[in-house]
Amino acid sequence: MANIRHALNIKRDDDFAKWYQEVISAADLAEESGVRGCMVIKPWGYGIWERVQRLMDDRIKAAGVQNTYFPIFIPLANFEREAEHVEGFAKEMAVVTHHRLIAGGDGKLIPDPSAKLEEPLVVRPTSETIIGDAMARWIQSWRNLPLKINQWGNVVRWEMRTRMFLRTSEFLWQEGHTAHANREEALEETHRALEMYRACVEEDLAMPVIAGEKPENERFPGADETWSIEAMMQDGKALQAGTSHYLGTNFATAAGIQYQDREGVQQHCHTTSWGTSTRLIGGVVMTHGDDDGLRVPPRIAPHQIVILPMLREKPEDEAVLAYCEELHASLMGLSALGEPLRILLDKSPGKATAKRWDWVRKGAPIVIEVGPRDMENGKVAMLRRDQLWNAENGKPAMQFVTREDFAAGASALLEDIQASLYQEARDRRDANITRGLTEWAQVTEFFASNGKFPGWVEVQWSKPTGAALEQVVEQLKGEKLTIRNVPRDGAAADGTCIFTGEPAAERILVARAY
RNA sequence: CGGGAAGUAGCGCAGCCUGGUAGCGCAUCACACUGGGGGUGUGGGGGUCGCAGGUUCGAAUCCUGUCUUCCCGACCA
Repeated sequence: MANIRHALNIKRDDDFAKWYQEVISAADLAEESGVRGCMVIKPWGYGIWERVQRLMDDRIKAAGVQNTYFPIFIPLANFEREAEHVEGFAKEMAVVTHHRLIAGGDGKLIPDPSAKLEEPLVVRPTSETIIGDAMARWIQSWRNLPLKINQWGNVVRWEMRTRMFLRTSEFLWQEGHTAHANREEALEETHRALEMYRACVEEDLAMPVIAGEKPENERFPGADETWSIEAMMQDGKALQAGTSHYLGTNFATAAGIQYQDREGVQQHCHTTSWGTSTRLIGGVVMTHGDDDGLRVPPRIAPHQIVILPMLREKPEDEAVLAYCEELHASLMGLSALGEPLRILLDKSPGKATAKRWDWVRKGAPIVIEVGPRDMENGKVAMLRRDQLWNAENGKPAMQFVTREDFAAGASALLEDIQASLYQEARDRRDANITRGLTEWAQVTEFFASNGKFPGWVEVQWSKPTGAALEQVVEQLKGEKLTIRNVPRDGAAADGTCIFTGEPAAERILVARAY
């Protein structure tokens, strides 16, 4: 095996947290803003988010959910109506208390004491309460149901400790909110959204997930049931990639969301809410990134193919450029993965070799280089991001193919890259879920002896509640472990509870988590 | 929010202890050479040392405060 000179300075094995930050910087996804916990999302990072948005939004609309927009400011009183909800979010809410600044001396501006708000406004941490108000106005009759709305926006949660994309003070997301006539329909919607997330994240982001229900202690504040999709990162930790909540009649009762049924009787609605955020980008980084930077799955890549003409400020440059333009034009009419190809002919000044490594770090699925000799031979030099290296000589695994062959195979190639990235992640995930541990000591031993990348364990438990559950949570916390979820598609329990020794009720995934 | 570390050119860092007007590598710019691949050489540009006070004849350096980042906890998408 020849020595490979990787495009990053830090390897995943050396320091996963540092590697993660390096990828975000080297792939030009985002940077710190100078405001605590807030990031600037740069064009490549935002381009990926726009792709995620587009694909998710299509799925949302296909389910008959309509987009809306609600205010970023929510009256404080809204939060006081649902006890669990306010308790869950009170500690991390940003509050607007003034509406004017005045000179405070020394050129400083201070909030004008005379411009204090009668009622402080909360910068939304989530919109259940204000959307609940609207639902209460919009819903009168059973004919208004179900009501299914979504919004794309930003929310603020004053986190104590932040990490780019994974936990920022402000983040971008979508939040779906629906109201239904009864429990059955609301639960159906809860599961529909969960399944939509599973499909989108697995098929579009190529990120394998396990869908399941969160235990009682991990529920969204104010929810009767919380479901999640959980993804395994390359360091073996779990990332909650999306959540879907059945809110029962809790928020309907608090906000007065009622309808007259067919018999003319007033009934409370059953509501749901579900969300995914820019955290997904962090998941993509930690799922598909490697020691050369990011690898963006073709479906969410802003540019799937980047063409780099090797210009040398020589007379033949013009012909090389023309050759690339022809290639670009010949690809423009093609589709892959159900959409027109997204191709960039990168004519920006600079050495092609330097630009190549930039695109490798950014993770463009396919990089095409064209020099004078390629042109003479009617060929292109192709680099597949997911198969970057020739292990024998330690050099980039460049393939030389005719322009026509490349165009003919481009669509299939992108589909193959999409599938390969998914399969690679899925194989890794499956290889790192350990089953069959029946005693707590085995669990602690497992996580103690598996070094940096321990993975997850699936164990059986008796589904304790209340104080008994608290004890289990404390026990897990001692090992920095959490219950991720009860896999929706998991096998039935057939043993005893690893915590209590009682007959088991279900199987749970236990892992360290982000 | 508790404990620890750090902030000096776009990035990575030295200088700070023992105060005397800022340096290295990469990147960048110019020119030349090179030309199937992250090239070489020469020359140049860029920083009021996070911010605000204080001590001092003089502060990147000492003191205080503050903001931001990273790591470990508690909290959480």
